[in-house]
Amino acid sequence: MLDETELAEQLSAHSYKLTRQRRAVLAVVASSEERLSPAEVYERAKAACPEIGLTTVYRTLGILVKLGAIKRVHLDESCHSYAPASQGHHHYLVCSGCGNVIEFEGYDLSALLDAVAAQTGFNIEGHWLQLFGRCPACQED
Amino acid sequence: MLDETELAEQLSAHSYKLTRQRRAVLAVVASSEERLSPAEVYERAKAACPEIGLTTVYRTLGILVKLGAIKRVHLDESCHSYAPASQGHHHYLVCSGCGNVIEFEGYDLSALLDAVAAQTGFNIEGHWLQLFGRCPACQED
DNA sequence: GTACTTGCAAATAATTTGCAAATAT
DNA sequence: ATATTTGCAAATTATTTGCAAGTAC
Repeated sequence: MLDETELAEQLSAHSYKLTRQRRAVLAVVASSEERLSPAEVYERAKAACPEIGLTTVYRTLGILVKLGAIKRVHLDESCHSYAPASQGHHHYLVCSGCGNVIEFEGYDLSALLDAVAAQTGFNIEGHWLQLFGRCPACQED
Repeated sequence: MLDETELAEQLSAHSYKLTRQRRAVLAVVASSEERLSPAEVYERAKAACPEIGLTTVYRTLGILVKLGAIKRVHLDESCHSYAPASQGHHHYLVCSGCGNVIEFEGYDLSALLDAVAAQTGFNIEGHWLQLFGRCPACQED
């Protein structure tokens, strides 16, 4: 997770400026357990920055994704949900009960990727792996 | 791939009717190598069924997904793309050059799923695995 | 001071809904 | 015969853009 100092560096390296709005958007996404839509980010960001506009939220989410500070998560219903990005490559596990997103890592898919590359002739550039299930708290229904 | 007889059975089992429009939409998606957006399906379906409306395409795509005749594919840009569904569970490999979608199967993720379940306490219900890369024809750029 | 950013309002794009006419069974 | 389906136009929702005023550096 990017902290504020790192954010400032990242931003200035791309000649972006550190504004109250950008800080607020990052803080909201970075501190949330759930995946958030742009509208939800907007609502929550208003607490720290009441004058922020929805347009700015859209623009900022795009920048933060480009910088790798946050990640876009595709869910069945909403395809524009954002979650904090940790260092390195992670996969997501989404709870179908409460919607919380958990990251997991450490599983090596390279054998699979190599096999598919050999079988299809594709040059594999990336992958998405996303799991769905019920978190412990939501299994009691 | 669902053929027309199977489609008719599936439809009537859910008390849907077999119309020219539904046949056209299925034929378009089922016969396409690429993933198609609703608008693209609409354009192509007009060849077989000139009077079809975009609204009907949307409604029909939803029904066909529910019946399992086609599948929705999430791509970075468009989250409402449709591809033919084969029997069983498949994964997708999408070419970042030409957009073609290839299905692959036969890779066993159960070890990974079990490990994640043990580690997180989640009850895993499903997964998406989607790969991106360049197909042989698109590697020459 | 200057270039980047912002919020707003308006523009655009994507999807859904209501409804009377048409159609499959 | 009748319940489902259709196409259209209108409504809704999501996202983007233009621009003058504001702000970080």
